[in-house]
Amino acid sequence: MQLYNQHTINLYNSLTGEKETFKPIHEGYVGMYVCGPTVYSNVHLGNVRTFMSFDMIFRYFKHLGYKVRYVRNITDAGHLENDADVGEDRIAKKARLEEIEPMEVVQRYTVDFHNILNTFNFLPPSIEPTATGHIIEQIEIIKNIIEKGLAYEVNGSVYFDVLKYNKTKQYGILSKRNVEDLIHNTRELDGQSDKKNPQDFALWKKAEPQHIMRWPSPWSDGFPGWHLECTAMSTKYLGEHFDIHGGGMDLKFPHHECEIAQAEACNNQAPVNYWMHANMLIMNGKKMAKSTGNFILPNEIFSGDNPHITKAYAPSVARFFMLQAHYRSVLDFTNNGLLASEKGFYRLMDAINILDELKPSTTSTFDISDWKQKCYDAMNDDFNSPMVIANLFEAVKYINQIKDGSATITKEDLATLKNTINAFVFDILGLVNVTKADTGTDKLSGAVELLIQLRQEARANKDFAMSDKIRDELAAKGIQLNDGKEGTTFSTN
RNA sequence: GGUGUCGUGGCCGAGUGGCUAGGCUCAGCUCUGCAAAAGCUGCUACAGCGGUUCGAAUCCGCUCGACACCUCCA
Repeated sequence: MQLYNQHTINLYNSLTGEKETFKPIHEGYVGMYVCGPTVYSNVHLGNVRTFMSFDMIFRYFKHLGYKVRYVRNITDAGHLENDADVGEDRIAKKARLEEIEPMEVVQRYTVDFHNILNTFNFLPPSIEPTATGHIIEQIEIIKNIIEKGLAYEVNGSVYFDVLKYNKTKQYGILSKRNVEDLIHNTRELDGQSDKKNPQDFALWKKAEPQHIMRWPSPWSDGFPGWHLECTAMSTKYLGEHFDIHGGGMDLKFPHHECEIAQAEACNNQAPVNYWMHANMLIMNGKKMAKSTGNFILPNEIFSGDNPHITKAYAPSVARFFMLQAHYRSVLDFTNNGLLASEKGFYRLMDAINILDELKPSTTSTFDISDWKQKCYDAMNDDFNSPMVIANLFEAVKYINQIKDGSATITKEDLATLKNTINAFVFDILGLVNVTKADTGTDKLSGAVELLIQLRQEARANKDFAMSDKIRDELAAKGIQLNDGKEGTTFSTN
């Protein structure tokens, strides 16, 4: 029997604004689509957080035994600088500025994106399709929508007719906006003269003569509108109606709203059962923005080379930090927050690393099955990773107590504890067991072991001046000695 | 201005109509030659103002504030 039969997931559906019981369309299978990055620059740390949330969700579904098809696209064309369908293609602009081919831009930042995600120990999605690889599919969708009378062509560009769509369907169903408000609140922008109404959005844009990224179509040589690619790719790989669509909160409007409209227009049914939105990452209480300098690149976390942080942090520390907040909460990225998480993270790892040393007893002083259930309950409640972590620290305390001899555990419970903690920490949260001593090579640890031995001899001889000198000099070099009942270990920081 | 997400203790961050989140910090104790580590104990909270209720930080209304989208930087 699969675990998913024992665990009911309640997840927050942005479409209804409520937590709902997750029921897959096909039992045992989950189809999940997440809007991926536009690869025109280094991946934004906020984007990383969003993808990390869905990585954790992907991992949990897999853990429960679901067969998951997780599709996360790469936007390598069609995303204009301005979401109102004016301005330059972001990738084309970058290519022009750097005097390289647009596909070189795409390649460079796709590689960067994958490197960063690998460093953070992400699982690769099941399919990672690109917008430029699905131009034909996008053109077919446009044809379909034109046939339905919900799109119109002007000067080689094709626009979705929002007002007409709204007569029979509900544009704004996701973002809880009504079209009347949109009409009143839309600013007049230059370059929108082709549209019947400012609310309309582009399905196809005719390329200007100097525009390099262009494909032939029935309407013009041009490129697809930004929103269309996700409809094309999600439909192709997950069907006209699938389980979960995710993305950052910033994509809710207009991007996801437009996706719903396009898909409904095309297939006469709502495309998605559950919409999930990850909240924003801010830094030091403010929006992250390159222009104000309130900004950090993922790589700079690992190197420490950024004025907003005081030291380098291991990727798992940053991952742990982010997972200590719920995915639907705004998270404030601060150096102090990272420092606190780092301490907690290593405490968790230290406890896991002594699991194999624990001696079983005939009784347990801790209810392991209850604890295990609490871990699952936390994940089942809208993927509450902070609650999972709180439960993990309950186990940390217990493990340390067993080691100290103030608590006991049976052989069976110890096995359950190990299995459960490994499942949650490594499989589901996706953390990597990096101990503070991991940076040490065999040569280093051999040398330190020797010093530990010399210190023990000095202590035995009551030569505390020497023993303290060894301890303090090592500490000054970043090597900390930890005296325990069964000898001394060391860790580096 | 509209829409959405929020507003919790020294800091970060969960959660619930009446009962311990957790992490970090801090204080005391145990252990230690002294420390560190670990363990134990302690500390303090629910933006403000109304309302519903036997009881609200948890529900409702208003106010103030934050963040995001609607307007380039995810």
